[in-house]
Amino acid sequence: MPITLEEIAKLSGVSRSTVSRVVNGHENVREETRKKVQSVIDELNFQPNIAARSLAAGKTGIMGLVIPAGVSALFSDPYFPQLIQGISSACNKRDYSMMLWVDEPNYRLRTIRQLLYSGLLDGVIISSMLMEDPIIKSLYERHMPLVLIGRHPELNVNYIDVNNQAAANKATSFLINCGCSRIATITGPINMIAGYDRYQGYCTALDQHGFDLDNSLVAEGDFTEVGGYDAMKQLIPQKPDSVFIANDTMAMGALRALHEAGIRVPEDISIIGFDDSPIAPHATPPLTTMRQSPYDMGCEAVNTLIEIINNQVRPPQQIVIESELVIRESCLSKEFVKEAI
Amino acid sequence: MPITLEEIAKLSGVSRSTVSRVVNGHENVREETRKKVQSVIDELNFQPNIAARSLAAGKTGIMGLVIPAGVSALFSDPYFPQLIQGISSACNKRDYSMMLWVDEPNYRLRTIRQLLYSGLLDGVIISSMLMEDPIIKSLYERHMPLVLIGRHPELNVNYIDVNNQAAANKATSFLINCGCSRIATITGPINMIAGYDRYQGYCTALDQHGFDLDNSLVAEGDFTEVGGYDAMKQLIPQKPDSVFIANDTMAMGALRALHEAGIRVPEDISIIGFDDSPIAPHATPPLTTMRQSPYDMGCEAVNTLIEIINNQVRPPQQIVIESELVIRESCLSKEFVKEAI
DNA sequence: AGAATATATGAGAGCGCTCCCACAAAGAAA
DNA sequence: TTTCTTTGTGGGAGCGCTCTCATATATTCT
Repeated sequence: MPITLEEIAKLSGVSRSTVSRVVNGHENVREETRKKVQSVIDELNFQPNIAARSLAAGKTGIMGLVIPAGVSALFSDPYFPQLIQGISSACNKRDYSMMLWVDEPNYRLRTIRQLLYSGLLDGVIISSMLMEDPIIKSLYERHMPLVLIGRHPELNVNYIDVNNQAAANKATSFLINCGCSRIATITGPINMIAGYDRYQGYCTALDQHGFDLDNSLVAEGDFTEVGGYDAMKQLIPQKPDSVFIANDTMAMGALRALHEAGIRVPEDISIIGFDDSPIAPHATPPLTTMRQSPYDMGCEAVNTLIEIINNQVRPPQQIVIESELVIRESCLSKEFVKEAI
Repeated sequence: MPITLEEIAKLSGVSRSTVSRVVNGHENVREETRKKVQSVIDELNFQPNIAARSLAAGKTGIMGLVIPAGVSALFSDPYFPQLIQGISSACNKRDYSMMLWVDEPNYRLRTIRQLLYSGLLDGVIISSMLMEDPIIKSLYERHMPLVLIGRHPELNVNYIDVNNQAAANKATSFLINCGCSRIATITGPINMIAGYDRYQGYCTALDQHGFDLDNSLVAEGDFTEVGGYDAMKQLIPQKPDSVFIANDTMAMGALRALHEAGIRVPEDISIIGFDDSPIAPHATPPLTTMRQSPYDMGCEAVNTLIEIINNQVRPPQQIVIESELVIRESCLSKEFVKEAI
């Protein structure tokens, strides 16, 4: 039996309205009154009923987070956990709460309906990865306050993203500058925007440096360790001298395949990953990689969403975070070796 | 501007009450009326306002899920992602939604308050791992419908758990039966219940087979890959002939340390893990391990919680799932080798 | 047939809150 | 002083729903 505003009012000898003002930090309450009411609130551990507040004010302080199913595969990658943690942490700071929706295709209609029409959510963060996503489209069309993690290929919508193309380009260029010439890549799924963008960055880097794209040096992975392992096995017969791998988790798998095959890293082959995930510095050898911080992206997304919720209509915010090259020991500069000899 | 019951009522020429009955599947509505109303509902994509429903009925169809912070460490393990997916999937099936609370110590008071007093949650699932958890205690004392993932050391509360002790015992006994005699272990954090229980199982197995506990063969890990790697490095000088490792993620790290040290698995040392995580069959060599399914535990937890919510007071449900030994190639039977020679 | 029961629908109250407006008390301007 | 503002507080309406109760219609029993 929870406590109500009315009871607090009775106990502190003021009206319901005044208690409401105290709870919501409105001005025009005498300091003395405020203190008296606050002490009753604290004593009884009063917490306003969110449902009632929502009904009356049209705001809930709750935001939705939609992440794709198939996370059990994707989740072997620490990307989502970090993202969730960032979002959750930022929500706590801003006094918001988070509802999590795992987007299972079978229940997609239910998800969309509840997201949109239940009146429970002030806004939604979507970490979709697919090129086409019906949820995004629905929410966008209905003007639900919305922030994406990762850019959208068509819609002019708010998003936070790393500059995947530029980062992949930088990574590939780094391999080229190390003197590598048979540069392979293990991509993410090409129907995911991040997978697509990183592959594009690889292609443009090759092009800019006068290399031709060799399809036998391209293997599509799925962002999992095992996917990286399999893709690397497929690439080994092509004898690449370096590989740009679209995330660190696949790089770990690739490393495993190379160790098994007796191919040394970086002496025989240079490896560069993507993410700078927690495991990268602990790989054997420590992994050169492109840094991105899903935790920070999550925080940024929350703050952006709250701005949107509060300020109503604004030009879409599209925040692109540059990714930084983290050089460790998995790449060997051929020039450097020549000099050393 | 969402649609309301009243509007549906007007459009279908019945009263608000009748629409409510249709929406909630009550009986005593003429089939003809029901169809008429339903068609209007479908056409307008009507979704009842959860807040209003909650206020009026005292139920929301929302459950809370609390998982510990530090997940970014723990999340490198697929345990939580799978658990979340199981819970989410079961919620979808049962027409519930899930709010996720990452338990950050700094915001614990806020979490508890909102969990308990906001009136938004019909029940809570807690996947705490610590021996002492103030959140559990608060919710328990206030009679919030509650299911734990993992047993509680004191409280007589509903939970779903694997039989960690028995499973660890089985794993250790398996190593003994393979002819191993210097059996090491890499434990989880001992202040986590699962870590503690698995360690206990290891100890009792040793005891039952007449081995003494040798503390130099015990290394405490933290359930992460890197933790497993470090712990294994610490154990190698002790020259164990086998290791029981409290989860597969640490086992992957241990395997890495062993490869680096040139120690062959299983020829030189036998390794057994815990979880049968997705990566286990793909390890080098494929990992013998104890199977548990956090996905299924999540489903079970949801179903149990919904029962509790609906049936009010019941004796605490304590569901213990037996864990199954999955034999792969990371353990070698010494007997078998002798025979082979 | 009339009375008793079963079935279908509507009206009203109220869940706990916010927000608008009314009004009292106090201070500033005339 | 009177008038006009400012500040602090209370009362009422209403958010969209569920639920109980009253009422109207259909079915069964004597």
